[in-house]
Amino acid sequence: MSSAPQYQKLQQKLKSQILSGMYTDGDLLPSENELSRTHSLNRVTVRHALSVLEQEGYITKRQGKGSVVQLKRNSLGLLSFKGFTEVVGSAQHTVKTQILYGPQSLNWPAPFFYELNGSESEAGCIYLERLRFADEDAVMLEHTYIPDLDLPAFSSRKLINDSLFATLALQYGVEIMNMEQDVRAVLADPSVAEKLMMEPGSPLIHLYRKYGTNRGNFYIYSSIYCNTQKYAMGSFIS
Amino acid sequence: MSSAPQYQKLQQKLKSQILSGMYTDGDLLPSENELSRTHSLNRVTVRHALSVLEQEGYITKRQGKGSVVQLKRNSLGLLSFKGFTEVVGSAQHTVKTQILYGPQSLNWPAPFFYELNGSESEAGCIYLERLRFADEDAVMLEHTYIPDLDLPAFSSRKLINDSLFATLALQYGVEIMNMEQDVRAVLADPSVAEKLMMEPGSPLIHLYRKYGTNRGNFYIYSSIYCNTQKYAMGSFIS
DNA sequence: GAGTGGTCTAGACCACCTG
DNA sequence: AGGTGGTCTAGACCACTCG
Repeated sequence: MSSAPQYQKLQQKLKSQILSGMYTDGDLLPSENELSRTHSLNRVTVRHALSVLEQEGYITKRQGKGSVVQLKRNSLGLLSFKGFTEVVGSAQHTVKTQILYGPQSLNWPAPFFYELNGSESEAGCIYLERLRFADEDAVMLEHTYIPDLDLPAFSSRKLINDSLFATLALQYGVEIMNMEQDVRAVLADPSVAEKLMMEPGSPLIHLYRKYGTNRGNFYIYSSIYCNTQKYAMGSFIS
Repeated sequence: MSSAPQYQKLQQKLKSQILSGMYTDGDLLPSENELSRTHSLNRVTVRHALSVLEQEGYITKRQGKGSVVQLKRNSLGLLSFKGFTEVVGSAQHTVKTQILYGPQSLNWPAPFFYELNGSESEAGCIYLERLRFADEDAVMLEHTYIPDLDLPAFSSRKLINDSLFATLALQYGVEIMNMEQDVRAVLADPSVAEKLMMEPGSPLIHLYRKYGTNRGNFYIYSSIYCNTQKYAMGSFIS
């Protein structure tokens, strides 16, 4: 693993520190010159690491000021690929996650909404059903499917900061690298409507998501229903 | 204007060449070394320009190969901030745009869905209503609002490649830099349903969009309805 | 083997912010 | 004035792709 480039090591180290709470929203990271000194790296390399973090939305840079940690987004930025807790958790919205089922190992549902490769099919699947609240309103019902590959004792873990992504990163070294999703508008069927505490037949956003990770063939899958009657799903792309 | 950094000038030059059709999907851009020679820039600076293009989704890089122009996305990638024609236009989908109204100058609707600043309010607004087809199916109804600021004769122009963004870039030097959107699920009201040729009460995705540009206080606004019954809206984020 | 992008260094000047 | 990020150069070695 020492083959990973220096900028990536630094980026993931800083990301871990942010996710673990060592730096929180609004904090300044050490300056580029200081990171350069303490890690014996050229400033260009440090800048490369920071630019990746900036792209991922963990920091913003301000000239003359520094690199500012940024864990929140405007409104409910659920189209970006950061986890729910990191995106929505902020002073503006109080966030709660209720686990309705799991995490538990079981067989993959068939048919599955994305095509699985051989090793994924052979390994079981860890299933997780969570209901997300913003300001006491149920806004999101998420079904998550994780291949049971090299994740010892995952089912019995407690999620760090209630965040699946933070847990995977800190406990198993799994970093989310990208995300692909299909978005549709659907009408709530009775069972989904009941969990989201809304009328059957109301409009919902439905997402199929496939997250790519730093492990080559390891993906995480989600099917997500979002109630947008009170909160829109916001996103900012640059 | 010579104050713009070198990497930005190069990036916008390449972007213009891509948008104007000088390079099309799958073409290779000149190599980094060649761009470095022909523009008398260091390779690091060239790489900076290319990395911005890559972030914007106009190219992908392949080691040992080169920088490949990429104008299409998987399925209907309408959550990224490239224009409809650039994203959806590909071998897989035939694309058509029908202008239902405008472009025409008029007053801003009140209330407007985003807050306008002073100069935007004073200038009129150029309004445009377009219906988008993928494979002969109406999939998108877009209402676009552009502040009438320093855009001479815009109403009488023909759109280049049927693309609003390409026209703004090539004719007026306006580059789209970022995008912010709110996403909701709604039920089709009769007038929207009729234009999208669907049943009233069907579920639709509704987007409010605000595009930022390279002109500091110049934004473009859109309200968009998407029929996702046949085509999902896909997106890939990394 | 020649060319491509990927990583990295050492040093420089600038624009911006804050005490 | 001193520190911060923003831009840029000249050179180097590596990993990958292709003929």
